[in-house]
Amino acid sequence: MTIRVWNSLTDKKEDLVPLTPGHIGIYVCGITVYDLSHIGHARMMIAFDTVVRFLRWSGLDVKYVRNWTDVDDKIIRRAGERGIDPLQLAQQFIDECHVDMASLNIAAADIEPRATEHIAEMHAIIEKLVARGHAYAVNGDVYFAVRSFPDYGKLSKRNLDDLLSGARVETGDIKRDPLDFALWKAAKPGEPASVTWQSPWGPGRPGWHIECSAMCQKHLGTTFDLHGGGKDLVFPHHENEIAQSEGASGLPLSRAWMHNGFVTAGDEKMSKSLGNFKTIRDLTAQWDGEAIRALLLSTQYRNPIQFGYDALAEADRRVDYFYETDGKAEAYLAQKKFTGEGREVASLKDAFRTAMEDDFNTADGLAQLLSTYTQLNVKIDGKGAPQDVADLRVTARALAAVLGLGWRDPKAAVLARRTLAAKRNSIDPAWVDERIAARLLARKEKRFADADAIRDELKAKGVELRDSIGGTDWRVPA
RNA sequence: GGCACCGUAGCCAAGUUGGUAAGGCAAGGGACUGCAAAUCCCUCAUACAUCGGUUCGACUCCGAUCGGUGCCUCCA
Repeated sequence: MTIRVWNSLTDKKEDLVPLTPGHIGIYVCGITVYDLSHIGHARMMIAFDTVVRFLRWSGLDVKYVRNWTDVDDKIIRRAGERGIDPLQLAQQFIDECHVDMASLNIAAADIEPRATEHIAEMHAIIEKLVARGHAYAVNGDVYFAVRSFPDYGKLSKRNLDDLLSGARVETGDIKRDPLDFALWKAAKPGEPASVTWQSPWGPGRPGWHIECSAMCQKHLGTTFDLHGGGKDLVFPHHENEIAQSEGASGLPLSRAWMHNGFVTAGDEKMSKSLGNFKTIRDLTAQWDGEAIRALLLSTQYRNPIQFGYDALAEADRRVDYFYETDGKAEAYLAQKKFTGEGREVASLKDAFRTAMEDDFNTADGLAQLLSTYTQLNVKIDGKGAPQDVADLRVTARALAAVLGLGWRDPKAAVLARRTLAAKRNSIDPAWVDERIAARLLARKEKRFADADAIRDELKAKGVELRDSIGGTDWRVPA
């Protein structure tokens, strides 16, 4: 089987054929760091983190580059409001984003380049564009001449005249064509020196799109396999990136383009400009990051996903199921004194692989994973052979890991998740323990009505009891 | 106005190189339990917004209509 990828450039699912056999170079447009990241960013990072995990699991050697855009108008403005240096502000939010990524089990990219570290590469591209007649300098600015690039619009499927009708034409514009965009912006009075660089056209700073052209080609070569980002980057960001890169090199930039759908709030896009976004930080204060990850993987990456707490709770219960089952398997194997190694079950791996090979269909992949855990439960409940349990457990953990789920020690995860859930529901664990002790006494004295009353009392607070031979445990289901 | 995308059971969601509807939640029944919870089993769409067309055959292709969203301006 081959991996099929929806290519936004051709609007078709295509076989993923690596440029260099066995190797994949992938560039993903990361975040412009001027604020805490929101759940839309989380989706983008999780989607491509999962893509990379799956490609590696499939035996490909992946070079994953995800950038930080650490210089732009918003960063400069926000830094000005706070009275700090723009680069300091950017660094602060890069650090914050790393914290968020850790809570969502998003691995670091192999290379996380920063725009400000690639000024020389940007200059080289711009000079080439000027030399080839694709760019022109005016008063210290340099613009890309959109009409000079016949392929302009090939990604977003627009023609220049359509664009022009919707374009904002500013009076006194020095551009030759309203659709031309800035490659280099001349420094303006009052802009901090830290974000001003010397250039062949005078002091200034990069335009919005040039940084990605510089970074992706420096780290992955003139042409590479995959380029990704959010759907909102199709136009103008990626369209302009193609124009710049291909205008300068004369060669295709990326073989395939991948774009993830939006996270919506209510029925509209969640975005910074609408102010209706949830930060990752807000959510992880109350919810387990793994539940957030499971929620965002429950829809195929290209489709929109509506953020809601019911769905989050459902995802959280699914994570419960994974760890409860994993813990049950661990306990079963310990009880049977099984010390062998589990072997991955080929049929289950194949089902999962088939699902994921179809454009990284994590919704389907999650269904296959769920089925693996169900089989594990069946095997344990049926007092199956320890080797079979071990095989299923190893398989489940391996497949879950491809999705970036189920990596924690089950006992520790269950406890940590219960603690968070208790906090979220304002439940005091000490009080729960006290009530459980009282119920235990009542049961011992066969006062079942009293015991049930306590159970109901706890239930009303959201605490569920689990009686077993080993004693009474408790959970706070989402 | 231009360019795209979406519309599958009460809810969420796969299926988009056409061949006769995954999975989850909820619901109902059962096993298990002192009662529960957890777990497992069973049931749950002659039907895929609507209307036409192409085809031996369409949720899947084409057209129209209705409804929703996104992009065209910073945005994952």
